[in-house]
Amino acid sequence: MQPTTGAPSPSATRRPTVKDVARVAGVGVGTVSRVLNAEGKVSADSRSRVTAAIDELGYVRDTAARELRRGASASVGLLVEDVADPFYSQLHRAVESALDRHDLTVLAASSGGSSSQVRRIVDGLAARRVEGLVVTMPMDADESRLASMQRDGVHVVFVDRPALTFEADSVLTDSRRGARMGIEHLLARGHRRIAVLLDDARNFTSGERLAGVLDAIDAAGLARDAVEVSQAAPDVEAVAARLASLLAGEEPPTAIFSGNNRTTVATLRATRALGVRLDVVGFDDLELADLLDPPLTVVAQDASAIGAIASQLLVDRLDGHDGPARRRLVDPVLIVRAP
Amino acid sequence: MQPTTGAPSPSATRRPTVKDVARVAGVGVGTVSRVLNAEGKVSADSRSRVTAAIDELGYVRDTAARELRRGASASVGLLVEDVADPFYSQLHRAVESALDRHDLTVLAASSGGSSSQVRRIVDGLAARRVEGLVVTMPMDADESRLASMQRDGVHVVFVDRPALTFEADSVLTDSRRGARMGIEHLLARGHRRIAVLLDDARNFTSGERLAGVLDAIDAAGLARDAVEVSQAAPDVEAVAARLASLLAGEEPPTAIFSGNNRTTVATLRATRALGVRLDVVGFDDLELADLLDPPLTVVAQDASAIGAIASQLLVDRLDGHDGPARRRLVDPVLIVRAP
DNA sequence: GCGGGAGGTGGAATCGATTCCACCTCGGAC
DNA sequence: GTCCGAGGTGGAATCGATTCCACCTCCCGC
Repeated sequence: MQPTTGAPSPSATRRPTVKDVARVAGVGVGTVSRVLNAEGKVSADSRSRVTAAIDELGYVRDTAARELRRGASASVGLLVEDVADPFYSQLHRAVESALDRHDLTVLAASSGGSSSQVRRIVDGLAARRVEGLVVTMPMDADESRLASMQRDGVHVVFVDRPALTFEADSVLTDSRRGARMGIEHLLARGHRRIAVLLDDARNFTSGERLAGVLDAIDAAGLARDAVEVSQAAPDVEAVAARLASLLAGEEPPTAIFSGNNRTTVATLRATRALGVRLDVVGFDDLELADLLDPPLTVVAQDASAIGAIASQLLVDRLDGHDGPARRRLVDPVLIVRAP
Repeated sequence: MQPTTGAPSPSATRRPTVKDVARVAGVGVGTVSRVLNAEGKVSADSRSRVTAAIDELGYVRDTAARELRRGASASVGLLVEDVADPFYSQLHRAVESALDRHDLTVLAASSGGSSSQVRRIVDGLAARRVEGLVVTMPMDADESRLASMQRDGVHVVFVDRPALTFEADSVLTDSRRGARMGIEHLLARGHRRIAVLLDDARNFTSGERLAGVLDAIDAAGLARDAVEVSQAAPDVEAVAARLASLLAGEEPPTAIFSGNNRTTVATLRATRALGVRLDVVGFDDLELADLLDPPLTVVAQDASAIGAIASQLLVDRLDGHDGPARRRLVDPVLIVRAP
């Protein structure tokens, strides 16, 4: 009954396309496209009529159609373990603001450390034809998909750990150096029995940090048993148990070097619960660390710098840079908060 | 010279399309599509040949083409002030994991509180044809674009503050109640001179929290001058100056209620610097609050719950729910950490 | 006067997945 | 034997922006 030409309800109006814009502006679609993309020659007259038509119709160009035709998407994927983790969320922000300047959209996703999630996310990003990828991967995740995307022209930058099975740019905190700085600080304060609590040994950074700890000990000409190293997942109860047993030992440590954020927090809670006051140096800064009693000295990583540098490497590649894989080390900073 | 039929280099091989899959599987493209989308009738035989062909070719379906044809994108936008802010990053994570279960991709972006960025981001999300939007906006940002997207069938959920100029679902912490709880806690501890440091008065939550503060005072039958309220941007120096002047006054406050995260941190630093010990209650929890001296009592917001509920409201709408705008209040929790 | 380059322009073909319609083949009901 | 519906299937048309080619008009140089 309702004739198809009847006045459509406002919400039913099809959204305008380039064709509509062309019609209203009295030009061809080619000209509209040239205006939209600010390329090719367009007379000032045509240009102004097109922009007027765009405003009049409230035209927004459809990203899907553009991407389909272009075969690429003006976006880059950011794969992290958890977007809510302060380290990664700062990284995210830095990447976002660096790439925003190049009109690239960031598609961020959390893997939760699960390899199957990693696969799903990477496939999804490939399906979206991202132009680049900034990734942190669990150690056991399969990198082959990333390698094949790289061969297909997608620029890949690893952060927090390097690629293991193929050549790719990477940006890492110099963990080894940071750990060394932390231990040297404790040694300088006179400690000779230091408990070192590191992350799971399968973790790349954990190995680096262990090496840095040993560097410090060796450089000081001390015996390796000046440090008591544990490598385990940063679990609150496990850390507490470990600390309790260390402190109950014959030669209890007088200081603790904690290899990551969560272990540091667990350590602080545990020492508080045990009623002991020990010098603690943690890897990764914590908000309020300066207000603790005793204040917490840390080796701080600069997540924003890592994100900015990773973005820069990516943008270089997108701009045509075609050298071998680069590795950038970002210096950690020792923030001494002595009591 | 090089014949066009010559063996292409591996990286030059065009990526396979449904057509290729169809050819290899010996079926039509319609059948391939039916398999990919698990809809319509397909014989077991065809199905297995299609999946085999997909594996063999390493086919991944192109999202842009799919979205173009479908006219929608199986994704929702998340617009926050800053993805690196702990509150928003937790919200982000919660939204991400809730929507992941419905095969929706989250496109997150930070506005940095700038209205022009808000406009850019919203336009970008509209161009991507998101099916829904979870947004926090600066108070002065223009909502009309969101309203028109809503008319076009995009489901919009506000978080942290309600929509002001149109009807939309929203999920908010019950700030008023939270502030009241915080003040009542301080009153119960005997305080009768409380400094209240709130965010900028233009901020929606700031007004709510002020109301909650007054609720508590009124309910206790006290005179309003039991509280000394300031509303200002959470700037470290400003807070320090304000506190110094309050403490130098005739009847200095014996406790402080701080209306947000950053003000709380500024307050703690300032009291530490001034060498005074005051009871402090803060709105928003902080990671190490329990390890401070004195420990910090807080009114905690549940960012994850807010994200989960917002996602739920969105999913309902996507599933066809079509009622009036809903407002969900999430209860804050008073976490008492008495010395 | 003519050739040719620069400045502009229109529009058909294209990207790849989905959708819809036409159509095929059985098997069973009558 | 015929009809019908259910189970399946192929493939052309479609979504909307970009791209490329053909073509048009000046204007300059010789």
